[in-house]
Amino acid sequence: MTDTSVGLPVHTYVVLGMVSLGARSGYEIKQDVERSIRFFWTISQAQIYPSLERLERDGLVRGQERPSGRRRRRTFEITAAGQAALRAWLADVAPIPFELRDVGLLKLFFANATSPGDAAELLEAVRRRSQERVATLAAIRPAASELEAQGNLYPSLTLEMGIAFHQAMADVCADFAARPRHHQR
Amino acid sequence: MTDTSVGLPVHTYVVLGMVSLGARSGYEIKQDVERSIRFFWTISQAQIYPSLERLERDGLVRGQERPSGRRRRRTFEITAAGQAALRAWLADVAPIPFELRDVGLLKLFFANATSPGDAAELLEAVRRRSQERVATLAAIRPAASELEAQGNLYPSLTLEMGIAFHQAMADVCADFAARPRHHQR
DNA sequence: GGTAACATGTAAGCGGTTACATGATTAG
DNA sequence: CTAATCATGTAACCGCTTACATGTTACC
Repeated sequence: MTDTSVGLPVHTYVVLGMVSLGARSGYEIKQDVERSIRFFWTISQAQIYPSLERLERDGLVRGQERPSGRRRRRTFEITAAGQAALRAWLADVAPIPFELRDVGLLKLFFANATSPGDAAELLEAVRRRSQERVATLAAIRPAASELEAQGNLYPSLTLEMGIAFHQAMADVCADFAARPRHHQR
Repeated sequence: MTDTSVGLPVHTYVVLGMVSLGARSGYEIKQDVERSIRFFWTISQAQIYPSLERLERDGLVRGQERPSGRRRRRTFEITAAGQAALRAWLADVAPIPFELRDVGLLKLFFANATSPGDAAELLEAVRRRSQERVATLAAIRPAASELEAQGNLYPSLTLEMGIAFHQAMADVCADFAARPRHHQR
């Protein structure tokens, strides 16, 4: 129970997961994160290299030195123990932290303190932001479909989730804006 | 341009906003935050009291000592300058940071690494979590309606946004789970 | 008389980011 | 030759949370 599999910080599993999906270098991991999970998780480059070292020490990934010139370079593969640790983490369903920090909704919540004009502008800005997010995410669909064709449906699922909730937010904004004289008592 | 109105950290505006909506003590501010904006913003008690002092120093709120016994106690009101600062912050629509950190979506993204059974369980856990959130938020509707009756429609708006958001996520989960043999190639 | 709710405050620590520093390789 | 991209690493800092500390008031 007190084994390593459930005790690591989340970003470590992100790194492990990306290696399991084929990312080899720290650099590739960072890129894959930006391409695939950025809208619900971020990780900074400064976290990745220490994570990889930690994973290597624990035997969850295997590193290989591939220096070029005087420059250090390493590639990584997941080990059997790593696969097991990842599965154990995925199986641990208990507490699923969800954290949203949205200055847009925050401002909207307080919008009664400002003029109807500024409030309407704010509402439109929030709507537009979500609508743009929908477009950005929809543009990634081909990449997700490719993975889907290879038998991995989950990246498509999380992508559709992002599209759906941003669309839902945009719709609520539009509905509210369309309400007659919503800015007056 | 370099005035105080746009340069304060976000949590300061949260405190200011809550005071403007009628919260008097630091304690009340914390409670109101938990009741109204918790699903898109959190603030810890330890941030509130320094924020209030800062706001008082800047003349955005006015504090009044109301000690009880040896215990310090203060109540606060927003000043005209505070109203102006809040409006200025609300009017500044430029960059609206939206930050989501969701371990549920993260695990789902990597779910192909585990067994179909565990993946299905995970999906169901994420769906249930959102469905529960919908119920929790829907329970707040009466309180929001009260504010709406007083002419402030925005708390209702952000509440409906949260409900729509989580309902959309739950729906995508349910759709995916209903797809025939989604766990096989 | 005890417990819960009201109420304020501080200190330590952590998780994370930004910025800096370095160097190789490829494309134009 | 130079800019962009590939690639790795460290140090400083900061926002925020947890935990601790303390005392009051109301209710059962």
